[in-house]
Amino acid sequence: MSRTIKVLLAEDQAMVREALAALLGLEEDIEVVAQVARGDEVLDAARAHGVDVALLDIEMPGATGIEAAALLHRELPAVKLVVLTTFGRPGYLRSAMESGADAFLVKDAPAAQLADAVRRVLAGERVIDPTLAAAALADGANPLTDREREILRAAADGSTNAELATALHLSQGTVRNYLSTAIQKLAVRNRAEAVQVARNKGWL
Amino acid sequence: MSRTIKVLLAEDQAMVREALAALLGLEEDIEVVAQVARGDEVLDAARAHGVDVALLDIEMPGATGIEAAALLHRELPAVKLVVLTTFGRPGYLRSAMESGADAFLVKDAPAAQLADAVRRVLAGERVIDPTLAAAALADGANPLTDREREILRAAADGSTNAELATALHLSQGTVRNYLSTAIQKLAVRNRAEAVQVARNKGWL
DNA sequence: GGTGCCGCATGACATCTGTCATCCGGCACC
DNA sequence: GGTGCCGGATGACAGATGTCATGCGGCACC
Repeated sequence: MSRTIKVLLAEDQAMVREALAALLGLEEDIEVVAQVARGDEVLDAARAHGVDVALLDIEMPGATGIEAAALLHRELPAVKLVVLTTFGRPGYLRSAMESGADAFLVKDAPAAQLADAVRRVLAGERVIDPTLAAAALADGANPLTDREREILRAAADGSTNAELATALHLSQGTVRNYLSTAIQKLAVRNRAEAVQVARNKGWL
Repeated sequence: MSRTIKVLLAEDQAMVREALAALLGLEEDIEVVAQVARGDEVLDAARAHGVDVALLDIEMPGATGIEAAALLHRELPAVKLVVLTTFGRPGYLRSAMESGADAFLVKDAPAAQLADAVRRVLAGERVIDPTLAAAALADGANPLTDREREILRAAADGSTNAELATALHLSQGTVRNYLSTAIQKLAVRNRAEAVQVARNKGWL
């Protein structure tokens, strides 16, 4: 019989993290050997405990689960990566896969899929919700340039053009031009809607 | 020795819900007898299983955990109510307590507090994070009128004044007036910021 | 019965936002 | 060496947004 699977759990909400650990603890062949609450603590913990699989939530302080995945993939390529998220945003799936993730799960899915995904990625499989995969492909890639994304992100909190201009060291007109092209690319009618759809698609 | 505490668990994300159930299942004296994923299924489930404590997430389809709490409090006053949420928004705490909640927990808190809160509400105690309670008191009550809140909520997705006017059967000028007063009450400079702070405080 | 708040409305005004045409330098690709 | 995209900028214009004064009817509270 093979030894247990060593799992690292990265999730910022303590209650959810410990609950997921309890859930995985019920499995005979799985052991949660490390828990972290921040994205920037993932690499050290993975190194220290020699984990087989890392379970990464996307929304975390320090670094997102996707950033952590990219780092792990580069530094510890043997570690299998399961990305876990509240939001089934196509853009998230896309960037998770591009960062080297082996599985992508949404928290809406039944709990049984979690242990299942851990075992399957270790067996070399990839685990992705087919519906979400289809949506990601249908949406295509992020049409926004880096700068457009940056400015849209900055505009998301309701800042005015003047504030954005000073914050980003641009002229007010330039800010408006970028927002205008972003609005057109996203086929919406104002910046607020642009922020909305970009968020929903995971493009922000 | 007393019998086990019967708990109802209401949370829309299956993985989180089942994980929390696993966590509570580790406790000798607690038994999760019902799980629901929607706010509007809470009452029936509570009735059917004769639960002692209801654990209610706020963000749920069908009805929010706060609405569910109010309903349970009216229909089954013997059931103790624990409200659970991702967001420690002062306004949430306030309306949860006004709806008859006995405990208010954020998912950031350590998992041990969950079982602890269940036992304490059953003993007649109230369980609230003191920091959050202070914030709720410092913020004061929601300064927005019903109508202002309604219009701000409708404007949150980036709808234009014209759209809001037709949707709410108002004149465009009236829409602008309401938004203007909301903006002033919240001490911000445009509708986007107003939406932001209203959301953060739990006033939306 | 007066006072005050709410919902709703209008009109006028100033400012902010979004669009468009046009320009420049840099860089990649054929 | 031409073509095209990106980052950055200007100026002009139309339309959307925010402010303010003012008015009305309804309702609650003293």
